[in-house]
Amino acid sequence: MCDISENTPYNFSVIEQKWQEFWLKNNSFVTDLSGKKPKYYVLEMFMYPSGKVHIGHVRNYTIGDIIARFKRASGYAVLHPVGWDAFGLPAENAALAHGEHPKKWTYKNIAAMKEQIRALGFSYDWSREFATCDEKYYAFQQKLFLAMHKRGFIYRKNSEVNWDPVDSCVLANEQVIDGKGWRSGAMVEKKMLPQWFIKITNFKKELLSALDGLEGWPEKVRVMQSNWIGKSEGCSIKFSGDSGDDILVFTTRPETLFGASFVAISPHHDLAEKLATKNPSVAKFLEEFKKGSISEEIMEKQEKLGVNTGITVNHPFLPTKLPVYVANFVLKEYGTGAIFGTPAHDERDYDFATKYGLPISQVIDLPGNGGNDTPDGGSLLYTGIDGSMVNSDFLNGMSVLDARNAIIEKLCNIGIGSREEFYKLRDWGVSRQRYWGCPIPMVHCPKCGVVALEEKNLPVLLPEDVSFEKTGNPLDHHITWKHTVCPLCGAAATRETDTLDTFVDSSWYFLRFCINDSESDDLLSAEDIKQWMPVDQYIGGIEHAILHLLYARFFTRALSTCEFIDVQEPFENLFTQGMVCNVTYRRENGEWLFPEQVRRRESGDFELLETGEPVIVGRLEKMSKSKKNVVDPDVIISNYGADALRLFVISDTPPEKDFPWSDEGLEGCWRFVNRLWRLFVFMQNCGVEAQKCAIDFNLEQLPANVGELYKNFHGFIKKITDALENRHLNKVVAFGREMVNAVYGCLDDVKGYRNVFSIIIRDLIKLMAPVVPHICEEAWSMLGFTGLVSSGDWPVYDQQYLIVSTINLPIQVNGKLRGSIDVDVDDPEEVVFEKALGLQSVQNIVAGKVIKDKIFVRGRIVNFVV
RNA sequence: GCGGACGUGGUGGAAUUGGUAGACACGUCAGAUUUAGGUUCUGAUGGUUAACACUGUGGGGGUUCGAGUCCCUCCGUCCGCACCA
Repeated sequence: MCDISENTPYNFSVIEQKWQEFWLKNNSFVTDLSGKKPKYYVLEMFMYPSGKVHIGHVRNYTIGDIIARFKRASGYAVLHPVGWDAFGLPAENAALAHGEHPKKWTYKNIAAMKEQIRALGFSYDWSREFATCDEKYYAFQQKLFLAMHKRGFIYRKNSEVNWDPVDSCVLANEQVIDGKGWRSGAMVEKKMLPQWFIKITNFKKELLSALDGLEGWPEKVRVMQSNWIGKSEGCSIKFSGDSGDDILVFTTRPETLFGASFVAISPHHDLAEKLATKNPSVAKFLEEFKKGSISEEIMEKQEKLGVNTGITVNHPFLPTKLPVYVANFVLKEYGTGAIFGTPAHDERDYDFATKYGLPISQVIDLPGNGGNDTPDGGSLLYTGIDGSMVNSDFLNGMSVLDARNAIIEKLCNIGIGSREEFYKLRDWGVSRQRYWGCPIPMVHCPKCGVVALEEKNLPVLLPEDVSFEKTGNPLDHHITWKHTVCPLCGAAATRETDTLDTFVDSSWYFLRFCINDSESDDLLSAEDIKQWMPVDQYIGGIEHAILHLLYARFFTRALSTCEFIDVQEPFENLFTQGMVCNVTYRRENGEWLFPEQVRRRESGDFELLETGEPVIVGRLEKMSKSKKNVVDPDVIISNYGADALRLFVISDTPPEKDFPWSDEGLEGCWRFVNRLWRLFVFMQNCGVEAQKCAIDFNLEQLPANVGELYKNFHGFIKKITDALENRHLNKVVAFGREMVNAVYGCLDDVKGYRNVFSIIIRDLIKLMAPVVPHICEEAWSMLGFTGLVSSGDWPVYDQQYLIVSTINLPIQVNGKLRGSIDVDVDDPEEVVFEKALGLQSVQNIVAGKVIKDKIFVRGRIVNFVV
């Protein structure tokens, strides 16, 4: 009966479903609120309910679930919630395409995706599930908006939108394709509209400096956020104008001031507009600039162009007058919208000066250049900061950095300069001219202007009886919804019809998950939030490195300022997983092909099944419908089971790296699940069971291989535990396989030592359970263990078994491996040397030569130098 | 252009952080089982070689008894930012 190879098919579909239902029915993963255990909050970025779970989700949530299960077993009270980022444009697109109401579409998708997610056996606390389009959630968001408004975080200003002149509606960026409206195909225009903004810039300093403290974040993400916030330190300088028009410029290189040969202002600069009224060539330039600037792609590659305004400004320290240009490369949005140009030490200024024949005068001499020769053989451009100042009056001879300080001090003293910090970060525009979003709780009163609602006027619910027949925002042409009264004067007023950017919804959802009482209306109970925040492990894609993660950091700070919560940083540790990729196939005309349309030829290239024409095999690309390289999780689950899929998406490739899908790899994981099953059945047949788990054996008296296995097992516990702690999930799988292979190697001894193997199998099940929970739960119950392995504790290793007494020591001669010897780790140096010299392979080289040096590193190596 | 990461078998990747390179898989090959295919079990598998041996972590150089790991340099790939003064 005890034959491992006997046919014991694993009926994964029945067993997986059985445990999924059991866990759900018994609330097996409801959050532990006893307060007796330390907390651990593990969160995966929540899902947009597009209707279909894709493999990328599976990988993301599998990583999270493994961590959640591991931490739960390791004695933590784990909060592992699930929810839906449910507002957004695709729901409205569906309404346009199929006439289905966005709400209906959204909740239908959530229901469908929930089924898919449940089929993967994730250990969620489903009692905390919500969607951001739930009335309770967005109503509370309106409350937060009003509180932030009271604190001065919210304001309104004119801002550009994409305007479709045919459909006469605002388009989201993703609805603009090649500069044209996605439906009408009309050229999209930029149009100014008054819109709502959140002052994220209030926290620019904190958001930047706190990045240093986020040690649990990938360096890459921190760098990206830091660049996005984009701090630069410098100095603003006022150039006095002859015509009374002073120009304030910003520079990070004030020390190059003596090399200035022109001043340039942005075409959007106020002065440019003013000069255009008097100067036809400026007017013409501005007009052309506006024409050309519509498309951003053109902007990017644009050559530097400018126009001389005819006016001049005075150099602060020299009797020189500098010409003032309007130049297309000067940004209005950055600094003061004006610069001084130092062609010898700035690439852009150099290009510009060369084009318009402006003087190029050197003020920094390269170290060792010893005079005023041009650096790097003729080119006058040097943008480095090594070297010393020349041609610069009182700065001459100073280092660049000394000169910088000296000139800033001087400029400050004479009252025309000041130290400044500028940031690239802009305020966050949150208005969307859309229906399916959180209504902005503001009204427009003809008498009082724009008025914020009071808390008692909340919630402002979305009307359900809307029509998508007209273009534009349905809230705008709803018959009654818009009309209300002004909370200040009581007069008839209209509601704001813009809704909030969905990034607002996702900026505080992790706080909502902390609320213990799902019936509560207080979605930010300070006590609950204190109990769970910050998120201990956040997991999601690198694509959210900037926007979502920065907004969430900002929101947490803003809500602290508004005294809702007392946390500064929401995510203690961040893990960014790689994308799931797959090969792509294309015809020679570029058309994408499904893998099943393609056949491999004998020669190794590929051809189209239908016609036999050659097929181009593309490189691995992120799975996407358009490239026809997607796989459907549902199909995989029904063919191979959830455990095999979970195992596969974390196998082989480190989770932070892109994952190459392969059908063979998946099959390998499926085979491993079956191999596990055969092992469990074999053990059961051999009488291995829970009741025999007693350490009633003497390790010394066991057969060598069984004793060795038992000791090695403690090594596996350590290796797997460490790999889980470090998120090296690919290694967790590799070590798990090694461990199973090791047990397979001792099957002949199982019957004789059921007690030893009962302990080994018990811990093996525990160790594998986070990755393949269904089969482990089944084995746990099958072998008579009580309770659930999912709620059991993590095995601990015994340090004494990790200490090895004898090892196989490598022997080198001149750093080259020549053999190895078995020694006792405690053997004295001389004994080891003697034994090592006894090796024939060592003698072959050493014989007749003088040994100059003998290296011995205990437990590591022996090296003879001859 | 600037910034960051990386480069190991046919493939994905290991390597206790300076100490036996290639763990664990995928693939391939062979043997056993099977009517056969599949599954399963066992073994082999960096390259050259009949073998001894030699060689091998993108190229070149260096430090060291010893380098995939540290330093310099060149090349290549990927990612981010991009007229940010």
